[in-house]
Amino acid sequence: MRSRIEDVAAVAGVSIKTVSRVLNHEPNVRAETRERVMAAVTRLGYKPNLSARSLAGQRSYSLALVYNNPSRNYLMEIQNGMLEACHAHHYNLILGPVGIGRHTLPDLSALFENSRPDGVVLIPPLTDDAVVLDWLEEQEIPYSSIAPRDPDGHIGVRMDETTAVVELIAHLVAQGHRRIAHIKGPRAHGACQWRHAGYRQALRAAGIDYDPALVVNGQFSFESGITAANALLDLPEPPTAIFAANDDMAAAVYRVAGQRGLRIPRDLSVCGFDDTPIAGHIFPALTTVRQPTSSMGTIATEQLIERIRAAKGGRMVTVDHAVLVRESTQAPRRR
Amino acid sequence: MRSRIEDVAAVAGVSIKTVSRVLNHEPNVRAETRERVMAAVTRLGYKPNLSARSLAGQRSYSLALVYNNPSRNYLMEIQNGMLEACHAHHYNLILGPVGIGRHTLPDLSALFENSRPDGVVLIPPLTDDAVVLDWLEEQEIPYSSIAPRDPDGHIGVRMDETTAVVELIAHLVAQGHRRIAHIKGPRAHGACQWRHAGYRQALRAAGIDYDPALVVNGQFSFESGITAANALLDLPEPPTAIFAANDDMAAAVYRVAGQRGLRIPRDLSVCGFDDTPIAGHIFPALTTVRQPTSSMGTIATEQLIERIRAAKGGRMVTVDHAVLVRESTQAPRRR
DNA sequence: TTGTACGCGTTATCAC
DNA sequence: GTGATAACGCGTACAA
Repeated sequence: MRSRIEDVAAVAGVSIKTVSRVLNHEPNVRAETRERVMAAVTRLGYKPNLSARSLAGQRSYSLALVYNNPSRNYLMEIQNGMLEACHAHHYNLILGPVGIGRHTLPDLSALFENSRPDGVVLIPPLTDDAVVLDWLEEQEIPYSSIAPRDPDGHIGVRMDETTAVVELIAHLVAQGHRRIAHIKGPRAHGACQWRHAGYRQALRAAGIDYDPALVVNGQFSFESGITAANALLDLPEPPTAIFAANDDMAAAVYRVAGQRGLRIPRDLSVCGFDDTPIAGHIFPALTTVRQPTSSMGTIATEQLIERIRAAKGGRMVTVDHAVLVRESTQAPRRR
Repeated sequence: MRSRIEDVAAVAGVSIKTVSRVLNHEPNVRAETRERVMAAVTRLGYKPNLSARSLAGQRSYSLALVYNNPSRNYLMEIQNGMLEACHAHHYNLILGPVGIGRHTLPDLSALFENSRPDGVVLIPPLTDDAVVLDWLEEQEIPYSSIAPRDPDGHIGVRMDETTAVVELIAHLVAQGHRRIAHIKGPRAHGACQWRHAGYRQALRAAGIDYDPALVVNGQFSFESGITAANALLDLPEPPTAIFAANDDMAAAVYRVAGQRGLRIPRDLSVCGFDDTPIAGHIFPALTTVRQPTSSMGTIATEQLIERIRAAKGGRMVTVDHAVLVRESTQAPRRR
């Protein structure tokens, strides 16, 4: 049978409460006592029982990743990042897939009734779901937001997506493009407005008029990208470059271009956002914005843990972006 | 404060043991009593406390997905499938990423010392890791295998990959291909040998001699596919069709073909295996074998749960495959 | 068929 | 700075 706290106490010659103190880094323990306890812990290979801890301590030592409908790649990256932080801080990771619309809240509360995580990490579009946020506040559940539309008053992690896009579009402009189209993301994501804002801002800076016909809606999905790309390329005067709000939609542009016999980048320049694996795998390799998604998962988790430790702990961290110029963009052909 | 089992007992006018019986579907409870208890449960919105349950019952009501280095898409699908089954059977899902080689066992045992899952689902190449299997047997931990090299004596889920590949290659042969190359998977995977076996078997059936020069090694990664594709296309007499052992490597073939100015399928037919999202997203859409990965995760989990319930429960389930003929394969050009 | 009493391995309250 | 002892909420021999 595995050793219990009581065994450790016996070996160390102290009471179980003292062992508990040492294990939980509580004050009021003599250094010498602490060492004796730690020695006993090591000698017995003692591991605290999580269930007992949770039961007595009113917390589960687990964090939930709550999501409803993100892209698989994005989710996987965030998850890996969280896993790393959870591992480092001895937390468990709980997956919290929730339904959309009116299913969100019931699913979320069911998650809490069962697993009782000590806090949650929110990813878009849930990050900005007022219903969810209100519920969490009301229940006084600590949460950390990834890419929230409004960073003020929240902890978590974000990136300056607008600036990133400004740089990306500036690259296209520098190559000589002037008819640059944009496939937007879904309205519910802050990413949608930031990336669109960056697009407009860059055009303005370049002295290019904003043409609403060159901006179409997408849903971040490959399929929505197909529709959007077709709409753009059916234009009387089609764009020479297309900036898709994420890589999946950019991949869809590749497909539509291929079907129409257009060569990228010779006949059409394409760029995306996120730098998911597909960006480097499709041919020609996609020019895009690198987002350190995995790190963002790690950071969001660390901030959450600090918030759990202290009511005012944690902050909103801004991570760096990078424009990755690859093979899918070049100067437009002369007419 | 949330209701406890004692509150339910009070409302139903029975003892807590009876409530426990009802909740755990134990026998020896009158139907009428059972109903009274259930009514009380519903009325109070009672949810058992998982920690207390685990502590008293010596089990965690959680299952672990153990993996070391699978493709992201594959992992995500399996995970989603498991999540579904876990949800349905009120289990929690624990992620168990473990290191490779000598790190595997320590990581695995650490997972158990912390989270104590009631069972684990293994995916390749861990499914066939003798060290892992021995350890699990020794610890008497129930496990379920996905695509094990040797299905006998194990429970879990598999697919007849050899037959699937035979059908896939037969399709190429029917189109007139005779120089068909194969990029193999990593040796540690059963998938590597099954797919290779199907390849050879189909050639034999078609009366085509096996040419070792047309078979190169890959690692299932995109990068390894690049190397392999280059080797194949550098051949004095290059193949007219390439069967990559998975979709990621097939995507790499697309990239290399693109770089060399070869058009798919006009100049080269390509097919893969798995039907990951990328298969439908790249241009032209990839001919591949559909594997119901998510369902396989669900099935493996269900079998595991049966094994947990009964020492001899669960079995090895074989799921159906399907060859998806899309745009990447056509008759080879005449010389 | 139903109920009592104890144990699971921690944390936390208080006294010392 | 340290230690008895009572929770924490549920499962389960054992008794009835």
